[in-house]
Amino acid sequence: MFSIGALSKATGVKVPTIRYYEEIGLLPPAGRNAGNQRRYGQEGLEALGFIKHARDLGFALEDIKVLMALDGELGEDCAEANRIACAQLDQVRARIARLQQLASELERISHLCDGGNGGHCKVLTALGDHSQCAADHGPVRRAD
Amino acid sequence: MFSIGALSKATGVKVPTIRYYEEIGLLPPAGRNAGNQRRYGQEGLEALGFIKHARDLGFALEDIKVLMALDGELGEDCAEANRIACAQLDQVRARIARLQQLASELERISHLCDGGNGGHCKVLTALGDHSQCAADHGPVRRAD
DNA sequence: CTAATGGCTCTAGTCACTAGAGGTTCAAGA
DNA sequence: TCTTGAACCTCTAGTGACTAGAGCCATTAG
Repeated sequence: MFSIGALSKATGVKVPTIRYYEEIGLLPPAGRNAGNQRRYGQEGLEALGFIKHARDLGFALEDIKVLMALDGELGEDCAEANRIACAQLDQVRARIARLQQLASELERISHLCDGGNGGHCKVLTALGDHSQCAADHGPVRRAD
Repeated sequence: MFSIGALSKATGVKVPTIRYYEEIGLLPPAGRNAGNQRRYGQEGLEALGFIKHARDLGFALEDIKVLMALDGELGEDCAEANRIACAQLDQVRARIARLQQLASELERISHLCDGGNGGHCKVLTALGDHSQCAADHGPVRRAD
């Protein structure tokens, strides 16, 4: 039996995150000991390990919910799981392509700097003027 | 003079987003007409264009605030602007590297599917078991 | 027995928006 | 001039996936 802290250490998922996963129904409610503290067994460890790995691969919690439901089904639906994985792969590839365009645009911009402080900063000008862009990059949002 | 809707069309930034930028102090408060509606001039158009382009390049709003402050300074600090642009470039490159590892891992996983429904789904097994991973990929979060 | 550590719940904050309610103003046509 | 409908206003709440903090209770090592 693990406490929530032990489970956290074993999986690398932070304690508040584990509670959050339970709250949103991604993890089944943990059993409690006499003092109302959560206790986990092997299946809790496996479930959280699955979530952790899938999150590391960039799956959304909603997708993970679907995958976990599949996992419990009789004759697990491999085709559906594979469809989700492929969709994720497509997304990752699209993101890579977009980021590569951005990288080249940023490279171009940062090469404009002549190191000096006189007159107009060309980096700032380039950042303000989309018409100077080589490629037509779309929007990109934060991520790691 | 532009209304907020005209500015939105001219820049491709949605109306509520423009109001949001004003609210958080990224855009200076717009002047108002007799009926309390926002009116923008050329400098409003340019400021929002700068923000839009920088956002498209993946800069955080906080970074954009700093860049815009630099833009207004006497003898714009090109070195600082360049530093921010390079930091952004580094982040983009790191993200690309991470995503490429993920893509190969996802590819490996999705090739495990034999199309059938009998027995255990190997895709689900692979998703649950980090130890099968070729590369040691870190976490990745949502983005476009 | 006591002190430190770890656990509990609840609320609120993050980022960059987006959606909706409910009301006001504008511009164009009759 | 009146009316209609689009565009505008403010305010609140929701998104995803957490993270931080307050204030209290439980467990465990010495």
